[in-house]
Amino acid sequence: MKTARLAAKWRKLAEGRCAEKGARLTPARLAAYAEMLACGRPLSAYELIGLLEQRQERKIAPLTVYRHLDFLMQTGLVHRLQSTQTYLACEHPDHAHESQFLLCSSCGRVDEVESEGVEALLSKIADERGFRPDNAVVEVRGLCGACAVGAQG
Amino acid sequence: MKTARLAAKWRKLAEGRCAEKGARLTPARLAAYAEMLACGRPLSAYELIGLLEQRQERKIAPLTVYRHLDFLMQTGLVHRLQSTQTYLACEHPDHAHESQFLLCSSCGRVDEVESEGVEALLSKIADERGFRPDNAVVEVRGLCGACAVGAQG
DNA sequence: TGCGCTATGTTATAACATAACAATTCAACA
DNA sequence: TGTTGAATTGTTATGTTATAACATAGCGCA
Repeated sequence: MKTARLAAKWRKLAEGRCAEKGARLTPARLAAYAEMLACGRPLSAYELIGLLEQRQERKIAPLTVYRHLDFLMQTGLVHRLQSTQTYLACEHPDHAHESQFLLCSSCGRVDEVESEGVEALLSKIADERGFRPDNAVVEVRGLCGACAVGAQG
Repeated sequence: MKTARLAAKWRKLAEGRCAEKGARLTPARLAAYAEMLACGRPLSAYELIGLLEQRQERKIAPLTVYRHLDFLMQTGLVHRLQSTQTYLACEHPDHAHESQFLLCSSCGRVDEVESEGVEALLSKIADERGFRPDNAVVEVRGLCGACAVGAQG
């Protein structure tokens, strides 16, 4: 199977994460992950299908890719952005974590942040209301540095 | 047009919000809003269609309801929950605001929170990265107080 | 009245996601 | 090495969420 070029470093990290969980990083899964990393920005599931079909020169069913995405999310290699219904290769696959995201409305790029402060604050707020938090979606939309400059501001 | 019963207080607030913007709170828009308020929990667009069709005893096209939802979101009367693709009547329609949400995975109920702390912290984090925030999605999933007790915990 | 704007109706389709079941792969182990 | 059993993948169909394109209707106002 043809896959996007994937630096050894990332491959190692991905294999490590899967090994931890006794999960199998099959060629098809690796191909999906490599494609997302190579892209460097969030992709919709169907965009990913398109890229993989081009790369592999064959049809791929949506369900196939959704299964790969589910797997990659469970192993922590990929995040789903809820506000845009897109998927993004994780920038810190070396450890489990919750992230917050800064999404640029102009160039589409996303910055992944790990802030313990945010997690702590949300926990505190939940706690005050008797709510037991499980996980949090935090997605900030706006303009990244480069685009904000372009928009003179 | 038949609409869900809507306390005068809420109607006043809704009319106020619309007047501020020179927006017209038509019967159809009001009906959608009243239905959502009456329901008291988040609804998918298609659930809302179903409820309105039952109430009004006629077919309603998806686009119609999506337009009403867009209007109600623009006027701040309704929020969209990104992580569940559902819509929720705002609990504080008396003023413009950003909210955070606590979503119970068990009973489906949602608590709407306005925390300046969260907004400030997210602003700070964005600022440190040269990012200019526009708005933020903050949705915490977990168990509400009642359900957490049921789950003995 | 006639004009322009906003809102609504109608039909079709695009985009996102999952169900049900068959076929294949592959590690584990006798 | 061959069998077995579980995980993975393929295939077809369908469900769910959201928008496009264009026609019609109501409303304020010169």
